[in-house]
Amino acid sequence: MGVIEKVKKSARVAAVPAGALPLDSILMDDCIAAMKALPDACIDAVFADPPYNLQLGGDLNRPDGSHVDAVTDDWDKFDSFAIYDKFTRAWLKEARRILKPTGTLWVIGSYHNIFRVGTAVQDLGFWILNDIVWRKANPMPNFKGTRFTNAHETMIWASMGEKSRYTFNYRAMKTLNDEIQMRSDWELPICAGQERLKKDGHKVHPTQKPEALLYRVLLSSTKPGDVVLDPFFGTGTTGAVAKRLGRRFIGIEREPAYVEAAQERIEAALPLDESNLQIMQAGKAAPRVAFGTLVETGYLQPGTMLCDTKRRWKASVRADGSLVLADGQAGSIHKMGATLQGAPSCNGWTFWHYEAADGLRPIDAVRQTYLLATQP
Amino acid sequence: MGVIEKVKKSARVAAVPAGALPLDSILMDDCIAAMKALPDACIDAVFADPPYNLQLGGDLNRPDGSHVDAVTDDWDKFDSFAIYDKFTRAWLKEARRILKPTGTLWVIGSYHNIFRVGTAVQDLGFWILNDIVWRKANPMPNFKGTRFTNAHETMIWASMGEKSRYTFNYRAMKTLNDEIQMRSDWELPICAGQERLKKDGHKVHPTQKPEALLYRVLLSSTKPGDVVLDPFFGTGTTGAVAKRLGRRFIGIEREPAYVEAAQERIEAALPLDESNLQIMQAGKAAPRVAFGTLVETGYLQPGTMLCDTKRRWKASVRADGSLVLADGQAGSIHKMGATLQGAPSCNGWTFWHYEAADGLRPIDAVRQTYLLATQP
DNA sequence: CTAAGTCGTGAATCACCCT
DNA sequence: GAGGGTGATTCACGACTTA
Repeated sequence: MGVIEKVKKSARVAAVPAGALPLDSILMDDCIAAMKALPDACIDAVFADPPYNLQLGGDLNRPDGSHVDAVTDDWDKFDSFAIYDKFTRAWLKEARRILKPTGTLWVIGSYHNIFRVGTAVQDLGFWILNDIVWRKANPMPNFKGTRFTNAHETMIWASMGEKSRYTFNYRAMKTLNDEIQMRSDWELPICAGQERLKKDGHKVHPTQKPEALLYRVLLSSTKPGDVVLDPFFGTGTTGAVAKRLGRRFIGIEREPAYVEAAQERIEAALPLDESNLQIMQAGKAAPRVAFGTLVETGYLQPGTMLCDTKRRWKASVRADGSLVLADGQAGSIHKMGATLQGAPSCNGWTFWHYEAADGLRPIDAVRQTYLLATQP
Repeated sequence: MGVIEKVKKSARVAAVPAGALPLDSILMDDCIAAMKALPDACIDAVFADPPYNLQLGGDLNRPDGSHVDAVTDDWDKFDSFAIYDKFTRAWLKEARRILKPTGTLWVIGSYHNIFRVGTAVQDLGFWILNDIVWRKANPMPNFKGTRFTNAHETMIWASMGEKSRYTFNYRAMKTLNDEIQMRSDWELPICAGQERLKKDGHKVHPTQKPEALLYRVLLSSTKPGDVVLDPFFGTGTTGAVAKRLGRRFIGIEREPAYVEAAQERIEAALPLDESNLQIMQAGKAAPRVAFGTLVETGYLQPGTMLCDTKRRWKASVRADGSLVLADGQAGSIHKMGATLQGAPSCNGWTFWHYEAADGLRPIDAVRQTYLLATQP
């Protein structure tokens, strides 16, 4: 992985021959210029977290008098909706050109910008597949009591056109969600604690996204080995998660400070089967916990071998929370337990065990640990 | 309550003199034509559930072969985004004209249309206050397993402009939500069961909204007696809830079958009695009490010493209701609290305490005592 | 060492009346 | 209309401190 300092302006179009993409690299350049240097139809997925154009007023203080550290960076300032729209359409157009016909687009935003982005997405011919709501488990309150707590952000997921094929790993999502179809609203905590990149005690990037969000995005709509491009790379959450999930990435970021932080972070990221317990907090635990959540949040690592109490059968945990047997069969913890026993159903939580220091323990114990850690 | 069959086209503008609005009526007409007949700035809130522009390709069947009664009515077909945009801007422009400067706009939609609506709302000068996500507790599953379960709809809430005043019943919303600020995501069941209007076993309207949704909308952003207009009245959920909550309504609906169903339904709806409505206005209802009043009326004696919770700072109450510090500085309870803490502002009512028999008590407690003694 | 308490902070379009 | 004074207002979580 390396940083490509600046793409030559004179050689933008097809500067990079197909098959020789700058994979797993960060291009330090303007996003439109950098995309122009890539060939047509070479990317499987674009994830974009563009400036939101927040249009904030004066300072804001909490009831206790402390000051809110808001997003005041120059990159989020636009003089008018017209200028913002022009910018949006320009980068979307390039994203569309470099996407394969089977590729998909993800864009995240808030009410400040998402309607303008969505309109542009539709006007350019993309076909919206879902709008996904990221429900923040711990949003900042509305301190003055003037509105509803702004507790969510919106993602748009779109294919190249109405008739286009695209990747949707339905089974992976359903398994991750304990055998219930994944819905269009995802509850996840904001990026904080250990995961939040800091330098000299200050956050490196004002709007770093949680890895759990990108985990679900990439797992749902890309295949291993797919190339994911992020034109607003920031501190590289997309890259770190792509690496963990065995996807390739191309990041574009203009700010050297962000590039440096992203570089360091991605180098430290471990592909899934080697990664240690990651502190990737899940949402406020529901009464029900999906097995996939334990994997997503690092309580169980992909690759862990499970077996029944008498060690007659074995299975390996996959990244989406499914199990794979020795013969290649795969499915949920419940389904695989039932299949092996020839039973109509099976409670996977008590059937499957993992090897602990003091012997076999049911995976339900991990669920209990998770609940204890996340319940109030 | 009556149905005004058709507003004369020749007398649209100001046909209804201000003060003589067709309150608690359904106008059976095209929504733009009917709005044109209303005077400027006469409406407190507009709630709109416009056609969604769903472009379903053919019929949709469940895996068992049964038919899904989707939105296939003629009014829901638009040839292109351009036509839809034109229609959207036309009705929004009229809605804006008839809204008071202090009024607010609500629009509900799905990913098919909400981005276009939101862009139009912003372009016309409305100022978005929140986007609200209605999380459906029981959404229809995605039968084909090709996408995420579409489990929510989006509402846009906007004031007339960036600097416009508007109504937000913060206390009512907080009370409704168990004393925690109401968030921008609302979990509510879809409209089904007894509430769902049916005729001959078939639903009367394809997209009837639950009353709980309108209850929250109207309770949060209107006052008793306010006039609410719904340009896409359908089967009249807005009217039924407005009646229950002591608000006035004007509904516009073109389809005679819907008008008839709405008429019947609203006549059967029962208004809440006034005492309930009073309770829901609580908080705002409490009249402001000046600190000086408490001194004036003998609830606090001049010369009383006040301090903060940790007794770090002290001040003495003067006869005019100001505080004086040890160093001679004097001012209001708020200003002195802010000065001492070096904070931009301070709520003196909760900052300052007096010595009671059982320890320190905030001066706000004195205010409560005063209110209880003097309120009817 | 544990438990309880304190403090800091996060994509935020964040007041209103009277003169 | 601008400016100044009054007064209303926060949730969840992680890190750190104190008992």
